[in-house]
Amino acid sequence: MVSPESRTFIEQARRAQIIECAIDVLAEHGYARTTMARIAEQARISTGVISYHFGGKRQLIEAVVAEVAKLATDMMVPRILAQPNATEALRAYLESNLEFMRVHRKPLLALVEIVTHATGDDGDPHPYARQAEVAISDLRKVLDWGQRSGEFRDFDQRSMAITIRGAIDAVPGMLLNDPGFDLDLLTRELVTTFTLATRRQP
Amino acid sequence: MVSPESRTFIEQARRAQIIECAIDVLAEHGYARTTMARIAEQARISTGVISYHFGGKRQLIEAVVAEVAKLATDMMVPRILAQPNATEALRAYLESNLEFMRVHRKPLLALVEIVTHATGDDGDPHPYARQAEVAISDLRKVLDWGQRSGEFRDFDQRSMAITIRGAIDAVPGMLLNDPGFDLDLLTRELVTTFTLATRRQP
DNA sequence: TAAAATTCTGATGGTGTCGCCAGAAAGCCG
DNA sequence: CGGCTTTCTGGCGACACCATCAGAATTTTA
Repeated sequence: MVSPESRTFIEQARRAQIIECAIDVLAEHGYARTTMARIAEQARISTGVISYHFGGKRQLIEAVVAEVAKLATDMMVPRILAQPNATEALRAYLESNLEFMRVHRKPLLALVEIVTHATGDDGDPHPYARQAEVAISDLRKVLDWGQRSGEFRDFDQRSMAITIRGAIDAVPGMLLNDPGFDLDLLTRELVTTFTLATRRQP
Repeated sequence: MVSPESRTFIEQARRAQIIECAIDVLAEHGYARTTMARIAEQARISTGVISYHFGGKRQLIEAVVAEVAKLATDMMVPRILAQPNATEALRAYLESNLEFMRVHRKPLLALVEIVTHATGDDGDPHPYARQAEVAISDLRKVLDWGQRSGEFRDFDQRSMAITIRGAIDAVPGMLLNDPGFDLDLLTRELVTTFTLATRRQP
């Protein structure tokens, strides 16, 4: 019952529609005001349909995360792997990540809303802490590449990965509060900044 | 009725106690599970007392933000201004900011919880978006200092400020999910990274 | 076409939250 | 000591939310 093939046409269409509407509501109103009722209203269905197809709010949110994560991965990974060296790969990492934000603005904002606001049961770790760790460890692979090839200096990989991801993750907030934010300018500056910060020092 | 002098001794003590308990609950359980009842329980008083002294939850949260912001400002500003040049000032900015996180861990986490999770009425901007803008504009002053003195290269100030703040703001999340996180290592790496990234290129 | 399976509706019950308030307790002062 | 003010208690009403469900509508199957 998990693979798309095993689902009815209606099932697939409804799921896609509901996910899209959830993204709209999340991006427009924020996590706190994203309720089953509002999503249902957006999709012009009744709330029961969401429970029927997803089981509950938590599972719907998980589906949204999976959807957007796939969108981002598909856009970034091929471009990064196509580069001839680590310096260009880091550039591609930054450029493709910010281009994703430009092209898929609403899904991005929805994802950020979820990742920053979702809560699990009290006591257990943040439900999407793992997501962040994966992102850091992926970026670390690029950094390791550059250190092994001698392109990069001898910084601590984890610290640098945290720094770069922090800089990237600051962008959605800017995008949200400053509609006229110049993404291209920031992209160029980010590439310059981290090229200088990582390269082997002369 | 706003200045501390115009308040009763009991009033001052209660306010301080409630703010401290609110910080504890925020840091321990997160914003979503920070309720009037839980704060009252922590302080071993009844919920009405909080409303009595602060007026409501929103005002209490504002008081917490003011308290922690003052704590941070007092620790950072003098150290930054004491530096002889912009390069050292940037170093002091980074070092004092991360030391604040080490020394005042709970207040920091409480502040982050509030700033990232508080919501205003639907439609109007994020209640603490202004806070972020101020932080960026303050950091920008240091960057401007360095460019005017010729110590720094000709980057875009706003972009660099966003990058640096993003890197710093990534730390609390790490602190939260990885109890053994090495703050000193990250501090050294951050200083090196942004020293290299900002300096006038040879 | 009739039965069966799927999909949908709209209301209801249960939970958790905040603000409010009547009245009690404690502190202050003449 | 006795009135007056400050401080506090604990419960109640109002509100928002999610899951659930009986039954209706629709689609599929035989």
